[in-house]
Amino acid sequence: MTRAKKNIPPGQKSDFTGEKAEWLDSFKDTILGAGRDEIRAEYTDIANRFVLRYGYDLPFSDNVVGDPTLNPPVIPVAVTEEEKTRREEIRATLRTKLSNWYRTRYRNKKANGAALKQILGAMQGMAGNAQRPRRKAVLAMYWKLHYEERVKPAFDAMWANTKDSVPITMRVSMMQDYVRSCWEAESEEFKKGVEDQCSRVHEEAMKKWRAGRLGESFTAEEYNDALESMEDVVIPLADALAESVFSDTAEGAISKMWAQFDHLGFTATEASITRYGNAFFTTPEQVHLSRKGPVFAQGLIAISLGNPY
DNA sequence: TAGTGGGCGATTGAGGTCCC
DNA sequence: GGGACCTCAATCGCCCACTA
Repeated sequence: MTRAKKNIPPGQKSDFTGEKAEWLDSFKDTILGAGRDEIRAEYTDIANRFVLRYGYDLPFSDNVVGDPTLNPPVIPVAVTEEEKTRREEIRATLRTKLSNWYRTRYRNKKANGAALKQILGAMQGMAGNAQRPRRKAVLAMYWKLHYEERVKPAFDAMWANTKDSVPITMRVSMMQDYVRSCWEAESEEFKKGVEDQCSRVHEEAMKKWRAGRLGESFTAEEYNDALESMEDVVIPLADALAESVFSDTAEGAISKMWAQFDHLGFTATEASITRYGNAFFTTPEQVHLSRKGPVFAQGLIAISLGNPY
């Protein structure tokens, strides 16, 4: 039984929808055009404008009725320290929300670029320039290792009693608070064990990362594994390159076959890449690869394996 | 050179929708 | 029905620019 499509995006709803989302969207060009040095000022500026437009008391997830400029909020001068603190906290939260909102939409890669991410990840891994591994925060390690047994039963019970009285968007922050309180209640010995594990995992990851950067040669097994994973992404990429190249222009998106767009260039490039692939791989490897995809793809795989950048 | 501030990307589990 | 995919908020480590 298939449900009727409602054209509603998956996932939880954003705090900024409707008129607010449209208004924030009007700053798109400003955000996209801002350099690293300017972006922080832009976020702050938009947060300031947001407060002037919607006030401090409108819940983030709510929208005003009608045009907010026709009935602007009345914001009296904050006379008490409490009120000043409250406003500062609202502005800080708002600024974080706004920066996340803009980054997610305009400054980060699109989430649905999973296939591209896989291709780039495989290529990075082969080239030995994968991102430096990050040390997992001790709380994150605790969460990962012990959430199910030490936190979840109690948190689930608490959430069941609370969820009808608070917005769903509170859930994550409540969970984070709860995990933190559980962590703080653990014994010093237990905490040290988790911290040690963080260090061990990070050291191990760093060891592998450094080895890759130093250009240590692959073992036969690692080479073969890498080759297999490259086939999954490079061969479809080779097909895609040969089939269609899309180009965004001011006049709108146009689609052209690369081979049609620049026939001489395409033919010369294809021949060069293919020659390189033939020279790079042994005959048995060529036979193995040719069963899986076009000869052109062998050249692309060879370039990825052969460039030590 | 050391310290600081802040942007960015990764991360977490659950909830919501869509598709098979 | 169940898995895939995407979203949410807030935190943290990393990195870089800037300042003293």
